[in-house]
Amino acid sequence: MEKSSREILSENNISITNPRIIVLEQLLKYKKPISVEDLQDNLKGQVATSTLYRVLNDLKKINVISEFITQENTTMIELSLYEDEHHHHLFCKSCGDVVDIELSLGFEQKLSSEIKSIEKNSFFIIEDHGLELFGRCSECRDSF
Amino acid sequence: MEKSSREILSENNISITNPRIIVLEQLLKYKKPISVEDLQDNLKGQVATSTLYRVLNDLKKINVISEFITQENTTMIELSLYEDEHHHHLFCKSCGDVVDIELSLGFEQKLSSEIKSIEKNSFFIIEDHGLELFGRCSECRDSF
DNA sequence: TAAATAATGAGAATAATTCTCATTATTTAT
DNA sequence: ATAAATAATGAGAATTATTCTCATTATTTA
Repeated sequence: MEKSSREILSENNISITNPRIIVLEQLLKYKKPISVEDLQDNLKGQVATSTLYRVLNDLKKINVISEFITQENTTMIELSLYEDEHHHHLFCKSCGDVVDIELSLGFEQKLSSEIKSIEKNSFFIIEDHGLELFGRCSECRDSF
Repeated sequence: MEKSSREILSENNISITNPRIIVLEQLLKYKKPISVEDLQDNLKGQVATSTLYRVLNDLKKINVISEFITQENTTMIELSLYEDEHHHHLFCKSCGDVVDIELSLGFEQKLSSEIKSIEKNSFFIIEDHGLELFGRCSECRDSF
């Protein structure tokens, strides 16, 4: 059963306001990474631009959403509520669509050991990782 | 033996100008991904800002450099002369340093087959990929 | 070497995001 | 439930990175 946007806010001890509810509901409904521009369009003037950015920053701080930037320099927002941290994305080079992907368990294990060996060679401590795939979605692949 | 910046430009049939040479030399010397800001600082007023951006776009068009954007929204430039396409980066979350990494051959093979299975499930055609690792570099890891 | 073409520099324009501050909503304490 | 204290909002100004414009200068072509 889905958590309500009010619950999400109160669990995180930040005050429950209209703009925050509206933005969260939209993201819960959309279920996919969305650009700030599209998000704003979908909200159709319900939330001022400055407030939208502030709300996004608030939600980022409490780890309810995460942000990433595409190769076309578009900032994308996505909920990160139940996701342990699968930061893997598939980008369509034609239409800009972005999809979350899961990697197989077996492959994630291979990745972990690869990361361990990179840690040794680079003297970095590695805390997080993400795989990015670029291609053409089913809609766009034929018009090429 | 290193290609000269003049050779690089003439091979690609674009005219050989001072700003282009200066920017290329700097990138050849730097050998690592560099932010536009740092690049500009290093050039110390030798190239006008508008020209720098134009030159970078020119070099991108002829595939001599490539661009990517960090999580902090910094545009990074890197030479892509001899690299077949190893788009793998290691980011330091503290100081923002970025390093290129190579993956082992064995792992790249595992990755290829993982990608094939993602292609089937997603109905995308996948043309390119990149692994991003986030952590703390040897300088920053201790001050934590 | 002259004519044609292309690139440059300075600063104006644009776009995304953050900041400011007076007003309004939410929370806290009674 | 209410008043006082605190926090968030909206409108628009400020900021930053990047692109655009256009007159001048350099490079290439013939």
